[in-house]
Amino acid sequence: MQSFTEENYLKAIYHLTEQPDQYVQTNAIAERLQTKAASVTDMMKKLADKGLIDYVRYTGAKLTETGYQTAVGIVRKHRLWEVFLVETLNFKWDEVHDVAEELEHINSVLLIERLDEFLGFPRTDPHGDPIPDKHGKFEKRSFIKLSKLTAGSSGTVTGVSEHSTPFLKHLEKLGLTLGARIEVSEVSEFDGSVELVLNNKNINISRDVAKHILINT
Amino acid sequence: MQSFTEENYLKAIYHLTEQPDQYVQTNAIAERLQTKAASVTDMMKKLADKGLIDYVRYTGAKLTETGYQTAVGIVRKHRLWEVFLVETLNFKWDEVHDVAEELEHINSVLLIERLDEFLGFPRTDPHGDPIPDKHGKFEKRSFIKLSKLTAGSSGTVTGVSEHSTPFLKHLEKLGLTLGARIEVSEVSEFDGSVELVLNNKNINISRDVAKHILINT
DNA sequence: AGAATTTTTTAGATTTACCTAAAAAATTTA
DNA sequence: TAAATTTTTTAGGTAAATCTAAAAAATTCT
Repeated sequence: MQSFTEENYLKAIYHLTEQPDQYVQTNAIAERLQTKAASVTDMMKKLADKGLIDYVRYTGAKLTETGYQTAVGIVRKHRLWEVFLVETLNFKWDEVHDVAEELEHINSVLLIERLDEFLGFPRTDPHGDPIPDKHGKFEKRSFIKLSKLTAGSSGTVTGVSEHSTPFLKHLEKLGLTLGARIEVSEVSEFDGSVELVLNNKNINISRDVAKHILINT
Repeated sequence: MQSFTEENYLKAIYHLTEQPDQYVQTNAIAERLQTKAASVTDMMKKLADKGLIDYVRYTGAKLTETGYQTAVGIVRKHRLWEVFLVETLNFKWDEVHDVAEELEHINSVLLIERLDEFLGFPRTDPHGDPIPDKHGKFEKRSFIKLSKLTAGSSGTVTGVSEHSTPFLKHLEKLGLTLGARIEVSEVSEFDGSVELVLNNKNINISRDVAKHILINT
């Protein structure tokens, strides 16, 4: 059993891992957790001692199999709670993140299995992220960032890579919610902003917004 | 905003308070929280500084209005979560306590209001305890401990004052669940054990068990 | 390759919530 | 009421998670 803090570090490493054998850097973890590099170093030693990460000085940290399973377990809990909040308690998709950050640390296997069952074993959360099953298994979605699409290409919004309230409220206002069909009409050479067609209307979004919208083509 | 630990101290004082103006003793708090008196003294100073309790050295602690509201808020959350676990996720009444102890510290007004609404504004939890409304108001139930009943008196089981799994499983096995009609046939002069009639059957329970069963006559 | 920069670690403090042991106050007993 | 007992507090210390400042290693630049 780990403390909330340890769990948050494991989750941070999990989310920062982009390649299978990558060592995540101390600074990257520090930035994600809004803490200082020195604090991260301390925790890396602790997690390494517990066998949850491989840690190499001046290189970074990588989850061990145990650490990975722990991290995925937390992600599973987070996403199931998000589904619960939206589906059962009528939260909006921009209201769930902070509460789920707390709920994900509740420790009860029975609770999560029953919740999963109650929700009908959902495969994705309100932001389109896949939910690991009880064995930690789940398929990676295939998607492309909207910012990578070129003029003329089209697709469906299947996810977002930023879960903050302001960002999601912005998308909501534009009508860019999960399942929306879009077609890119133009990408600005100047600032990378994207013009697209949604429900027969033209809308314009900044590159920063486009980067966090995940598209299924 | 308080830490989990501070919240647990406030809740302990709340539960240990039997009379309106009573100062709860340091040792009593220590025993309830499975900690040492010295640790309690430290925390009493801290809570007093925060204006959550009145603390008098060598006398004890009493919740201030703010402290009381905080404590009742936690009790409300605890009991609503217990209802959720039993009603929605099909937990048994002996399985909910520990999980609810964790869930009660989740901080979200919206969450609790929506949960309350989803559950249909329940008035009591699975152990018969009343659930405070969002303003912290609730009626005290009137009940008498089964151990205080005399031979010949009868009533209905309306609550329990002990929430541990072994105790509740024991009651379950005997059929002494909420709503059960009982009649006391004999109280032992020797050890205070109670013989009673439940569903036309005679059962015998120890005084220790009887003390934790709450009866409505 | 050597200098400059960035990243990371170490050293030493701080805060929170604990602890033990001893002292002090309150209560009970004789 | 004085002695014995119980309760509570104080003093001093520990572990977890954090911090700042300075040192060390790695990387980038010229």
